[in-house]
Amino acid sequence: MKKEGAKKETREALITAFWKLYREKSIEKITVGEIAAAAGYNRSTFYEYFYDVPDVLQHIENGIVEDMQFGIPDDDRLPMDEVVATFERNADALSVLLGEHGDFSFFFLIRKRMRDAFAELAEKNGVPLTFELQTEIEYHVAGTTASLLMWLRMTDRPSAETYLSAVRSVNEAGTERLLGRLRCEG
Amino acid sequence: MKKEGAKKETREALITAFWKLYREKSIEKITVGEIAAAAGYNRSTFYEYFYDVPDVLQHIENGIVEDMQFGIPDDDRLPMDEVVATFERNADALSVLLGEHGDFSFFFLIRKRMRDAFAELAEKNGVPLTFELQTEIEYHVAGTTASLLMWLRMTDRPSAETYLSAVRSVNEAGTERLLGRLRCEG
DNA sequence: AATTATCATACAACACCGTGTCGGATTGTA
DNA sequence: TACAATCCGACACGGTGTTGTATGATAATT
Repeated sequence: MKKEGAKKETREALITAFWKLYREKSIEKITVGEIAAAAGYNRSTFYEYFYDVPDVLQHIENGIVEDMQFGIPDDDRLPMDEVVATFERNADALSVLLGEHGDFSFFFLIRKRMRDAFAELAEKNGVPLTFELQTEIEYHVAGTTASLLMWLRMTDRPSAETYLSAVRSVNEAGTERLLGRLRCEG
Repeated sequence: MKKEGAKKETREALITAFWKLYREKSIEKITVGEIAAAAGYNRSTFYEYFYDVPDVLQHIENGIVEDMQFGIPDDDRLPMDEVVATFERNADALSVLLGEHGDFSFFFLIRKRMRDAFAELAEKNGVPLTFELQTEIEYHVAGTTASLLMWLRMTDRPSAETYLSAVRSVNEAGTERLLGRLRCEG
């Protein structure tokens, strides 16, 4: 065979090529030919490794999802440190995947994972998932994801500790006094 | 000419046809031919009215954006009623546009609009936009959008008042005690 | 050690489908 | 009858996904 074990290498090359393109433009505008050319292979070779263009993204996303464990700890504090850590570990990929021309369904998947962790906990403890509780979970998950992403995408982002203390204070105080804070400096 | 004033009618028919398809599948899988056929026209006719498939969506989105005014009132309460009203008015469209195979960039646009309203207020009052404040705004905007959408997409959704009271209590209390609530019923 | 079968890898060629753009056909209005 | 608004058929082009083939590496057989 042609240099056995090249399979992994070629695959990696294609993924890298895809990623380079995906940073710059949305997935619909990326062609199989482009990816193959950028990786230095024939267009047909691409089909030996992937089903189509979105399939490449799928594999990348799976890798990230596997790395993300949204376990909920035993004390009563929200597991922010862990969430922040997994996001930071995949910062580069996530800021593209969850960015302007990212993957909306991946965004939903991530949030669903987080939401489900809370829902499972409620079920385990026999706490009914009322509309009020659902609203609170949804609010928390979305707020966390979005603020986390904002932080990740800052060019000179402050330390993880700074971010953590910022969300913690929001979690503790709520956002009801937000307008007040925007109106006067004190 | 062929029935003068048909232009508007045809346009509407094409939009309706597009929308019917868009409810079911993501935009990349919708072809010009499908839209035209569903509307009862020749494929070429489509190009008399729209540039391409995403262009149809663009026009729909513009209509919604125009309807959305995120003004901030003079008192210190968050302008939730108004936001809820505009979302409810466009419920059908929004639950698709912001759904699983919706438009990620539209999602960003909506949130940017809301965020900017807060940022402008801060600037007007000379309040520096610190990292902490940015985090809080981002958290609030994302939380609001997501919980609102969750509510909109419920098959038997409770009244707007019920939703409003739920978010208000989250805004006031914060989500720090969320885990506690999930662990014991009291 | 030479032979042969087999397989992994890559590629070229092909038929197919959707795109976007012509020029021309149709039909209501004047 | 002439004009113009509206619509359509036909075209060239580019991307897709598949099929068949060439090449070289491995391994079993003699």
